[in-house]
Amino acid sequence: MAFQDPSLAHEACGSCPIRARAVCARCDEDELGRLERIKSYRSYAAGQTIVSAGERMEFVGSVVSGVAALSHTMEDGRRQMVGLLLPSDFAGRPGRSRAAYDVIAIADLVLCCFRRRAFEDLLAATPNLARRLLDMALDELDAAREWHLLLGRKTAREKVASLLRIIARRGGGAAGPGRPATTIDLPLTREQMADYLALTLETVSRQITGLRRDRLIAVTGRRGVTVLDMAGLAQAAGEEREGGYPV
Amino acid sequence: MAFQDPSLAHEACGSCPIRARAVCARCDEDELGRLERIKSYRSYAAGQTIVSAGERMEFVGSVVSGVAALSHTMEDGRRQMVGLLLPSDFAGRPGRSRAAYDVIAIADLVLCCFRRRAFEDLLAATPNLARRLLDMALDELDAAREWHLLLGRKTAREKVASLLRIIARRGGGAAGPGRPATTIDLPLTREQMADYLALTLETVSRQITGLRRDRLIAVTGRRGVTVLDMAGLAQAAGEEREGGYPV
DNA sequence: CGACGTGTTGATTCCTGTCAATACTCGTGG
DNA sequence: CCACGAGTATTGACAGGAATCAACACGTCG
Repeated sequence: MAFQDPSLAHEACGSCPIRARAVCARCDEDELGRLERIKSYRSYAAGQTIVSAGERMEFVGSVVSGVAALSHTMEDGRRQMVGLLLPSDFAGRPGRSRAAYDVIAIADLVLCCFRRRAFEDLLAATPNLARRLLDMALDELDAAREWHLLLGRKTAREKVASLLRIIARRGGGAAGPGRPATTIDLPLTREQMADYLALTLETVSRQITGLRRDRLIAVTGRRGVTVLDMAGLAQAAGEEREGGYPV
Repeated sequence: MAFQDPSLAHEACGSCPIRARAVCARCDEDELGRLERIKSYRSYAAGQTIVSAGERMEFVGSVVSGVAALSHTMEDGRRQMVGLLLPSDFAGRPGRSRAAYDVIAIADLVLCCFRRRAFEDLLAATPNLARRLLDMALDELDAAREWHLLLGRKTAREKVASLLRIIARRGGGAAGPGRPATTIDLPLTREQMADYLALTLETVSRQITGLRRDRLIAVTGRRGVTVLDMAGLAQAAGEEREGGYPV
């Protein structure tokens, strides 16, 4: 069960950590006020299910902190994670009242929720909100298509290396061309990595061992990973370009 | 090279076959008029490359007829189709001037193109356009995530059966619960199916043979496929539900 | 210290990819 | 109308990578 977090219940949007990147990023003070009136915070512990596929979901919202996963489960138990929600990412879909996937908190999670119907009304009346949501959806779509290549054509080693690079980039923060070693704190267990990469947890483990043996990474404990050779990891990931295309 | 198709150059939006489902679906007469002023048609022959990844693309647009594919190619030649554009689907991304993927005409194609900058301006000023594009992007995102499950967790047989079902549903048209046999005209070669499903063309061929042997489909010539047993095909596709969740 | 969840490693199997040969389609031209 | 040929599709033999099944180790917490 989700519970209202009293410490966050009246947090002002102005000092919100995800203000600059969330769905509200383009909103002005006035629009923000309207959002504030329909928002509430919900907290979930790691492992909690937020909604299951097919259930009604009467809110949409942004991840303030923590990590959530979207995943599909087939009748026979096969599972595929189809998305990872990090802070500022948006959960739920305007115009649809039932969840298309299971949404699970992977790390302790705080969601900034908006009542769905009220949000939809606001969306129709607020171009800044709609435009931001469009840009976010298009970014997600690009990321999802990028993932197709990984799922369809990359080897197990390339998949694991790719995931480590993605996490290193988004979580590492301080990683730059001048910093050869980046330490990251994996938000995922081996099983969750396997769900995301469409591998088994054994294969993930073997590939991590392989990357460690090749001195591309160092592992400390279950969660700590230090990237020793970012260029080598990029090569192991089968990445063609470092940065993508210029705009 | 694309060429302007004189027969379509002045087609009125009112009688456009994709009027009801394309990005302009929500636009009123006035808005349609503004779109009409910045639009032009382009035709491409099957096999033609519309843009390559990284190239500038000075227009966005809707598929009027035909089929196009979005695909990624890795340096070593591995390829993955990441999207299929059918009539009414939208190509290109507002806010980005370079293509993220190769866009290739798979069947003779007609595009209704809008100059990119002009379209972006119109998008900012036309909530009906923005909202429709948002809905389309969210639909695409759902479809892309559905595809993750297929790419990551389905067997070769399930992949091929899934694709046939998708094409049967979108292309067959007349297929209903009362019609047990549906004939479809595959818009894709075996190789293209393989690119889309992340298989090899040999494996696709073997699976089609297997489905044929099991009397789920019949094959006539290179492109003709008749679905003999839709329920059996659904089962072979590993689909859990027939229709998805209610709204 | 002991136990359970998590992670690692090993042996084996099986699906799909690879390489290779053959058959089929369909358009072209004799 | 049929023969030809290039592209496309099917089929076969074999190899390889990841899944599966099965122990075992680690480490975190009671």
